[in-house]
Amino acid sequence: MKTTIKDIAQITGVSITTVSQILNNKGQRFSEDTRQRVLKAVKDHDYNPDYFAQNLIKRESKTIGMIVPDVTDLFFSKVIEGVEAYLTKKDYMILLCNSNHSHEMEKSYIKQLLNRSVAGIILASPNSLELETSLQSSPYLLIDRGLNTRAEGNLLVKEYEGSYESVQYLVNNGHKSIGMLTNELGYYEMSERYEAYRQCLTDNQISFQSEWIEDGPVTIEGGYEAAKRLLKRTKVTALCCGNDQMAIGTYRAAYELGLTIPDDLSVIGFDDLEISSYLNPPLTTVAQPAFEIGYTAATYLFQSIKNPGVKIPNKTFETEFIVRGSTQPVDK
Amino acid sequence: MKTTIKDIAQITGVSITTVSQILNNKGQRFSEDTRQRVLKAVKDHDYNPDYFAQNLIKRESKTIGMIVPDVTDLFFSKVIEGVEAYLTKKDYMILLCNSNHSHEMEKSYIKQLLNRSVAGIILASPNSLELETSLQSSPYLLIDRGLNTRAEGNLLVKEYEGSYESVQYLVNNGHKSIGMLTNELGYYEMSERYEAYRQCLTDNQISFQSEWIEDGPVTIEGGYEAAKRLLKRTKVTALCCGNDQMAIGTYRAAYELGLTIPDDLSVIGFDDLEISSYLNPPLTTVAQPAFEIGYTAATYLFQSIKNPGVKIPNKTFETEFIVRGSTQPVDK
DNA sequence: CTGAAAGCGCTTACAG
DNA sequence: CTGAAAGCGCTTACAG
Repeated sequence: MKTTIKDIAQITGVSITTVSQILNNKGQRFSEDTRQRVLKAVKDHDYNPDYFAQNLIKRESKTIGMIVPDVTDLFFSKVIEGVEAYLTKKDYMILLCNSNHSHEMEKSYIKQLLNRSVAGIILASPNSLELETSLQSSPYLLIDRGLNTRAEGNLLVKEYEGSYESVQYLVNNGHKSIGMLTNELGYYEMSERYEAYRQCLTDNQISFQSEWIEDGPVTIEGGYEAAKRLLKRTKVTALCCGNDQMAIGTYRAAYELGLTIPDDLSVIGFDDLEISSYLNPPLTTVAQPAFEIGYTAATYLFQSIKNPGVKIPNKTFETEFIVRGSTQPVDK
Repeated sequence: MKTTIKDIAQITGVSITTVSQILNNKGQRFSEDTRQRVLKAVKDHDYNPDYFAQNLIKRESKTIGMIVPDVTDLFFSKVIEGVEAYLTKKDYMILLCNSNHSHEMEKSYIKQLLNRSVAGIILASPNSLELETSLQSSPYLLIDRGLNTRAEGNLLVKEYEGSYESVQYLVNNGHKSIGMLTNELGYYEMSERYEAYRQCLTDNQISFQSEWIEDGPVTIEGGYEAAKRLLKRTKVTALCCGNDQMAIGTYRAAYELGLTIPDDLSVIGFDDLEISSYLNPPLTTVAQPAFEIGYTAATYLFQSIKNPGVKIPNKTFETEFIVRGSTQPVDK
C-alpha cells in the first residue's frame, strides 16, 4: 500500500489539511514543531502526493507530448535531445511518439496525448497539417519543420537559402550537370530545397534536365537506391542529396558504380549530422542546428504553458554551408 | 471547459452512473435507446473521460518510463523504436528519459517516473545498478544491457561470445597485433567484450600488450580520439572497436594517419548499425538485434504488468558476426 | 495556528 | 433496467 496523505496526518496527529498546506507551502504559518513533525513523517515514509489525485485538482501534468516521424533518424533524435535537455530542468517529462512518417499516426497520437491532458505538444512533422482543429482549444502546439496554416509557434529553418547556397557553390565551381535527390512524399523542407535548386539552376542559365532528379525515402537506404538509379541513368558531376542520410547512401552507390567522390562526383548533403564530418571523404553539407531547434521548441512551449494568453513566437533558424572533402571543382 | 461525464448525463437525461457504465460496458443491460442516446452525446461533444480522475480509481496509467543513456546513440534509438512499436499497439505511451550516461540522472528519473505511477520502467543502462531498492515494490523493471543483481527481467546479449568470435576471426586471418577500443566508464557490455578479447588472445598464445588498448566515450568522436592515440602510439594490424560508432571514428583517425582500411588496418565494430554497411569500406561487425531487444523488452514488461505475480523472463540474444570489407588477412 | 467540509471527475458496490 | 451514495487521494476556500 502506498502511503497517502491520510497516513501522514494520522502518524503526525494533525489534519490532512495541515499536511497538504505544509507540503505546498500554503496557508498561514504553522508552528515549527508541527512542520518538522510532518516533514519527518513524509520523509520517513517516503510519501509522495499521488500524481493523479493531485492533477485532478491542479491540472499540471508537467508532461508534454512529442511526435517525431522517426526516432532513429539522426536529425530528429538530436531534436529530441534538445527538447529533453530543456524540459528536464523544468521537471517536465516527455511522452514520445514515433509516427513512422504516417499522417494517420500523427493524428491518432495527438488525440491520445490530448486525452492525457498533456500541457503541450511538440510535433515534428514534415507533413502539412490540418490539425489545427483538434489542437485548437486544449494545449499548445509547436511545430518544427514544415509549413503551417497558423501564425504562431512555427519553428522553421532557412531550407531554401541553405539549399540555394549549396547549389550556387557547385555552379561557381564549374559544375553544369547537377543532380538532386529529393523525397517521395512531398515534405515541406524537401520541396523548399528542391525549389531552391531549380531556381538556382535557372538563375545560372543551366537548363534543367528531368533525369537529374530522383526521389526516395529520406534514409540511408533510400538515398542509396535513389542515387543508384540516378547515377546509372545519367551522368552528373555533382549531386545534392536531400539530407545527410541520403548522402551516406549516395557514397555507397557511387562506390559500387566505380565513381570516386569527389573526383568523379561531388556530393552535398543537408543537416550536418555528427557523423558527416567523419565520412570518407568528409561530407560537404548545409548545417542546421538540430539540438538548438529542439531546445528552442521546448523553451517556447514551456513559456506558452506558463503564459497561456501570450502567442508563441515564430523562429527561423539560419543554416550554415560547410565545405568539406566531398566536393571539388569540376575541372580539377 | 472540457465536457465532463456530468454534462453528458445532463444532456442525455440519465444519471452519471448510467453514462459511466455504458462507456465501460459494465452493469446490466441498458435499453438500446439510452445506450444510443448516451453514445451519441459522447460523440457529439467529443467527450473523453478525464485521464486523472479515471486513473485515481482505475490505476491504469497505460504509461511506461524508458531511460536511455543517449537518445542520439544509434543503438539506443533503435531500441526505443522497438519498444514504441510494441507499446503503441497496446495503447501505452512511453515517457522518455535521457540520462546522458549519468547514474545520478537515472536514479532521479526513476524516482520521478515512480511518482507518476508509471505501469513499468524500461531501463537501458550499462551501469551496474543498486536500484533494486527503489524499484522493488512498485512497478516492474526491465533492464537491457548490463549485469544485474536480480534474477528476472534481464535482457542480455552474448557480448562475450560475439566479441570472442570477432577476435578469433582476426587471429585466423593472421593478425598478431590486435588492438581494442573500450570505454572509460567500465560499462558491462564493454567489459565483456574486452574480457573476450583478452581471453581470445591468450587462447591463441598471443601475448597481450597494454599499449594495444585505448578507451574513450562510446561515440564517434570518442572512437576517433581513442583510435588516434592508439594508432599514433603503436602499430597494430587490426583494431576491435567497442562499438560501430567508435569504428566510424576510427575510420577517420586511420585516414588522417595515412592508413588505408583494410590494407593497413583491419577494423571491426559491434552493433551493426544501419549505417555500417554503407561505410567505405563496409564495416565488419558483430550484429546485435537492437529493435528486437526493444520490442522484446516491451513485450515482457507488458506481460508483467498484466500478470503482476509472474516473474519476468530473462532473455539472452544471439549476435551474428558479419564480415564485410573492413577486414582482410594480414599477409594479403 | 489548525481543522471540517466541499469538491475535482470519475467508478463501483449497493439498492430498488 | 437505472440512480443515489460512497469513495479514490488530494487541495482549497472557509470558519474558528
